[in-house]
Amino acid sequence: MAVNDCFDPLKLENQICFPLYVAAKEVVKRYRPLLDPLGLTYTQYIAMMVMWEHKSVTVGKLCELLCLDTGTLTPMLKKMEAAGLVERRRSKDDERSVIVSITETGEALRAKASEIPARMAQCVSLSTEDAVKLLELLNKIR
Amino acid sequence: MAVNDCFDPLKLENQICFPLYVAAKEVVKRYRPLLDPLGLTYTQYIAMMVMWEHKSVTVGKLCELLCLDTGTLTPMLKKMEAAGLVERRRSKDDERSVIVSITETGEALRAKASEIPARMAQCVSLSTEDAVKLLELLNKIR
DNA sequence: TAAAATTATATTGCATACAACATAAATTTA
DNA sequence: TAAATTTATGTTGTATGCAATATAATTTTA
Repeated sequence: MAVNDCFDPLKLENQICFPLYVAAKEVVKRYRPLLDPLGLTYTQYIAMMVMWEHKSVTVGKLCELLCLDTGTLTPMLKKMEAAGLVERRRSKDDERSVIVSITETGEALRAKASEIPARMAQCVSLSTEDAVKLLELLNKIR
Repeated sequence: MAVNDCFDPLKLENQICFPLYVAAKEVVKRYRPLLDPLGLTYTQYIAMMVMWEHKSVTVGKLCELLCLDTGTLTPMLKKMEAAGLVERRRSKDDERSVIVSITETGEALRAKASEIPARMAQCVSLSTEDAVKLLELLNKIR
């Protein structure tokens, strides 16, 4: 190996974060054909997951659970409200809070989404063991 | 465990892609304080890595190496050209191609960036072994 | 309790991201 | 070689994503 070929930490191929960045985008992209028929984007999909589970949450809680900013969520929740999936109203207890609640339409969408996890699992094809290991490593990063 | 608590594939906590999506965003966010002083975003930083290594590449090659679309790269490259980091010119051989070349200013930025990989490594703190395993798993996904 | 600090959302501005489409140049084909 | 196809890049439209800032309501503090 020539001297100049020594490990260069500024080479793209020597990065650890870049493959993570690419893989995340790739996975979101692979959701698209599955989510398009439901009229959902990936971000809206994970928001719906929270709504299906909790039925009703504040914007702040949603931000926390989805690791997203209000600058991202507020406009998106307005779109989802316009689409009839959720409702937004100020809390009576605390007028600062906005409570997001799932609608009948939103609940109904769950049935259509039920196939998605299995189809994605097939698409990503990690063994259970690998998936567990990956989660462990991703947690170490955070 | 109650019957209703059975594994629900539509629960956010049972997702494998969501932690990946969150970790990728988290890592990019952690680059920010290191890249701000250089006037680079993360995406511009990985583009500069390619430029530091190759000096001169077509837009198409850059798209391929960075796994990005022309819709993302073209406007960004224009900004980087405006910042004096690169130059863009049509190829003489093939007028369809645009060649992106690094400038002196772009080369000079490399010195300022040299500390970043080590500082990020400290920030992310994965052992070499874990990093190798993570790369392997991310490659399995793709 | 009135002022200061905190909290919860919303807004603004900037930077991606990518699908879909457009366009010009080069290549292939009939 | 003229037409059809392919290739390389650019443009448009939509959807994030987040920092910084703004605002209104609540809580804390002097």
